[in-house]
Amino acid sequence: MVRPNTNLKETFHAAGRRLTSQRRLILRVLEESDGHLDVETVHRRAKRQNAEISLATVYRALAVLKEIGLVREHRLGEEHAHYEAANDHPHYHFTCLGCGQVIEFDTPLIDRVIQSVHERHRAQILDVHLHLSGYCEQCQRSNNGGSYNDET
Amino acid sequence: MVRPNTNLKETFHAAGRRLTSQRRLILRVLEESDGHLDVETVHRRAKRQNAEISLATVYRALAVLKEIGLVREHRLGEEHAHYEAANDHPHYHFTCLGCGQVIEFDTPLIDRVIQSVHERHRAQILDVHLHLSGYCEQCQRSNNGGSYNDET
DNA sequence: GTCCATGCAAACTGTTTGCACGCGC
DNA sequence: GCGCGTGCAAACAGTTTGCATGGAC
Repeated sequence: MVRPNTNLKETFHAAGRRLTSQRRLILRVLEESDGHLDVETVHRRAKRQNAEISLATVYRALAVLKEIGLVREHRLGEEHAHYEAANDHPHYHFTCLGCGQVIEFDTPLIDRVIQSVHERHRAQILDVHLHLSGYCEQCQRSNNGGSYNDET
Repeated sequence: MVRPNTNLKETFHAAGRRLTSQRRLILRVLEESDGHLDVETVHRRAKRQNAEISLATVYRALAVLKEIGLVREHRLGEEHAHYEAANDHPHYHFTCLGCGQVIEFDTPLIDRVIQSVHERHRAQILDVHLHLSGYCEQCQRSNNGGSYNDET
């Protein structure tokens, strides 16, 4: 579901939060990206528009956006957190240990997992994290170390 | 599969590692626990047997044990890493956001997820992390903050 | 005896927080 | 104008590392 900007302010207000330029900027950075940005990258890209924005603000904004439900947090690999805009349907991730690329996928099977855990343990499931890792097609042939490049 | 201690030394040797008292101790701590210990807890329990053992050694030992395949690492919740002995079959986790308890479960559906990702993207899947969170049966009724107690 | 593993403390990284100022509402 | 949000820097927590000593093999 795509959320028209018109409602953004209301979304914040409903959560007792204010819509600031920084928060809007950070959300835009995530929406314009291919997803899975780590905090440092979000900060770097946000500074292109607002050189003054601080890392602490990025952390705080991401926490608020996550709380409101506009942003999702993932722990890919073992490393630090990654974030993406929550515009679209839920999905899961595969990380290539060779080149670092992340492949998104979705599967209806997870709903059945949730259903079965719910039935067996009577637990209420609110969040799901499924993360696969291994080697992508290319890295299987040429088992190079791979490169994880990003702009500066 | 249970691994007889007789082979332990060979397992280490095959990986070019030495079997030290500290590493054996840390492995025993994990095997005797109910699983999902964080590093601090492993250290605390290991010190009961060997008051001298350092936190750095615990970190290094866990890394080696994980590399050798005797121990599995999990990132439950958003927090720090948890470890468990890899004696038994793979399984997955549900964490209650109320009381912090962890429920283990297994499901054949994950194999099908792996299979489907493998077929669709030709990726070689080496590791799977599935983590659910929400509220357990008790915490759904009494939505208390819950308590997360552990020995000292 | 060789060399990896350990203990200690210091360094590092990602994240959080206290405080004074600024801006959304 | 009130009060939350921001920027800055300092504080923190978890984890890693350099170095001299000790123990596995």
